[in-house]
Amino acid sequence: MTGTTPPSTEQLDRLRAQLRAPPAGQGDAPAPEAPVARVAVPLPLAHLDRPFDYEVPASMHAEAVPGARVVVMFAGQQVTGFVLERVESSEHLGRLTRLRRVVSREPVLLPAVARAARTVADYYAGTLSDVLRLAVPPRHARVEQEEALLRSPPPLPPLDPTPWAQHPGGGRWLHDVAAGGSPRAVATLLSGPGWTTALGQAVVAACWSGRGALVCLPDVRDVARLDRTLTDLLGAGRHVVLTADLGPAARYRAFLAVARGAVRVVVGTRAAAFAPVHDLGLVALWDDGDDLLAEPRAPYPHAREVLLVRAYQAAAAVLLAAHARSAEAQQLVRSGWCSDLSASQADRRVGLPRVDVSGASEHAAARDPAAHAARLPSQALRVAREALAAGPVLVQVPRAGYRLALACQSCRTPARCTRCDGPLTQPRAGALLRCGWCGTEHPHWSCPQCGGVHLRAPLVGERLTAEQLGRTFPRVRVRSSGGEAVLDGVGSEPAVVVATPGAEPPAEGGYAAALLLDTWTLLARTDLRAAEEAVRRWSNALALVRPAADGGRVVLVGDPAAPPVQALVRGDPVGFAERELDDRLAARLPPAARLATLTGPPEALEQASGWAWPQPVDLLGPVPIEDGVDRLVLRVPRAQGPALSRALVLLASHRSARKLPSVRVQVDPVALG
DNA sequence: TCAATCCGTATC
DNA sequence: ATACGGATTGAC
Repeated sequence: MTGTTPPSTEQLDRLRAQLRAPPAGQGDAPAPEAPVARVAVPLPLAHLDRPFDYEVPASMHAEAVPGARVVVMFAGQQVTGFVLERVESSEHLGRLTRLRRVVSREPVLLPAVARAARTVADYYAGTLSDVLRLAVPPRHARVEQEEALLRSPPPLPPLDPTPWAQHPGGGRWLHDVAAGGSPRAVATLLSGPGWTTALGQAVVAACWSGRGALVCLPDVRDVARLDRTLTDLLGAGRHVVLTADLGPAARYRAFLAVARGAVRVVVGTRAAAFAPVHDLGLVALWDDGDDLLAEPRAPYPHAREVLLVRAYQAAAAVLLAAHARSAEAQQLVRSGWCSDLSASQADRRVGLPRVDVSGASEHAAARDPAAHAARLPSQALRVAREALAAGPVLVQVPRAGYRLALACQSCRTPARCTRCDGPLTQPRAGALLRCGWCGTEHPHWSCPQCGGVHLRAPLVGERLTAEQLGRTFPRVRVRSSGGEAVLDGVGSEPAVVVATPGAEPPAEGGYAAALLLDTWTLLARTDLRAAEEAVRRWSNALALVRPAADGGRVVLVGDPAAPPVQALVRGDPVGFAERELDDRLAARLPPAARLATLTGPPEALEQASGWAWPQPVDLLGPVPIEDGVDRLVLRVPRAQGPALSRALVLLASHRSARKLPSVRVQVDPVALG
């Protein structure tokens, strides 16, 4: 094509036709069987969230299996999608385009996972392709070529119901699962470090039934703990760990082992909730109240909902286990969908540590709530001192860091960043002040109101607390765990361990005592889950302390009249969840009602306000949240949840089809803040 | 009369 | 999002 004459229109038309046509060849007749592939095409447009049909050329017949990744042309673009199914004919009236290429014949999207993803997308008013991005990890070609390492695991251990002994119904639930049944249960566990063996036995039961199991846990440390327990119970080769932090290669290797059916037990974080476990017999979730189980990417699914969908569709057994109980879990018990596996009150009294409440010294607290004396009343210090003779003491502090929420000593004006208006903190002893939002350092601060140069810290983090306790107990080793530096575990020797919630390292033989400090910060939050969250965090700390029978003690520094505090003293997280659910019912809050938030430009929310929502509906807002962005909260009765989701999809489709700016939709938002 | 441009609709 | 088609506008 070196001619200098410009090509004629006819020549150009021929060229275009050649470019549009699939590569010519004899193998390009349609596939002999099921020549139509229904393909999930990843598109950002809500109104195009449905499968599209493509012709399968004979040359790709064997490769374009359901679940395979394929490259197709869509609206002039090359995109990689998934074959959902192969069918004989298409409903589509026009001519079908051919598949461009099969990326590999590896069926990475199991039909059961595609189906669950569709249901989850519908529930959260999102698109299938958004959910599939969460469900199928990015391909790693080299890993796919690897020779699969086939290990035959050792024989299954006998089922041991001992970890469930103190939970009436637990043994029966376990045997039911092992026999191939699919009982569903919510369990509030007594045992401290024994929770991993309780979950481990549930997995053993699923294995005995010849089925697969999927367990999700909030963070990677929990996953590592259960992984160790399962390796002890099942040996190597019967289970895999599946978390996003494995890195692309290891993650895809583990994923493929599961997708190929070589391994049928998966332990992971929320990223594993869509794991393609073959013949799923059990889904289990640890500590479902933890915010980490809520996916931060659209459509923001919660691992609990994903796992419940999968269990429902696969007719699998369910276990939601925790040391406390979420309102959602209690709802499942109340509706009868799950049975309740909890220890009796008598067993709880013996199996849990004794809990005392120490009101912070009113006088001292009023003067300065961060002052050492106000945070640590003498009763708490006495219990800690006595306990240190018998072993380690855990001190739970709500916030990581050193000095937080700094304010002017004289006029109490909060210290703010001059660049972004964020709150100033001091990250560690002797360090410069730093903005908590943008990280800018502020070596020379003076109060913009009164010119003062001295600061007070109404909120103290785990590091300064550790420093202060080091002075109080000069002969004892004081360690801290929180933020970036989290301890994995501590020994049985006397030590003070200061930790933030979720970062408490288990102690060998259990802690002799625990102090729960600054409880007011948890309860002062306006979040609708603040009370439930407080009980959850304290219950998890309690589980690390020796039972009352062995002298284990806990001192909570806070308001003895606060209902969450009373729930802890009585050792009754189930009763607390019951009342919490009643309160939510009365206040028409989730899970008694279904909430959704819409975030976007004001004109979009104006349209949303007049949308055809299911009735009855409450529209709260819209309220401006930042420049040019408003938020509208929708509330409908629980039974109208599916109708609300459908209406949200219609709104999003309507807007995307008209090229209007999109609105962010969040069903069941974790927080309304 | 023809072409450049706009708008609406389909995208397999 | 692109891509295409039909309607509309505008210049010869």
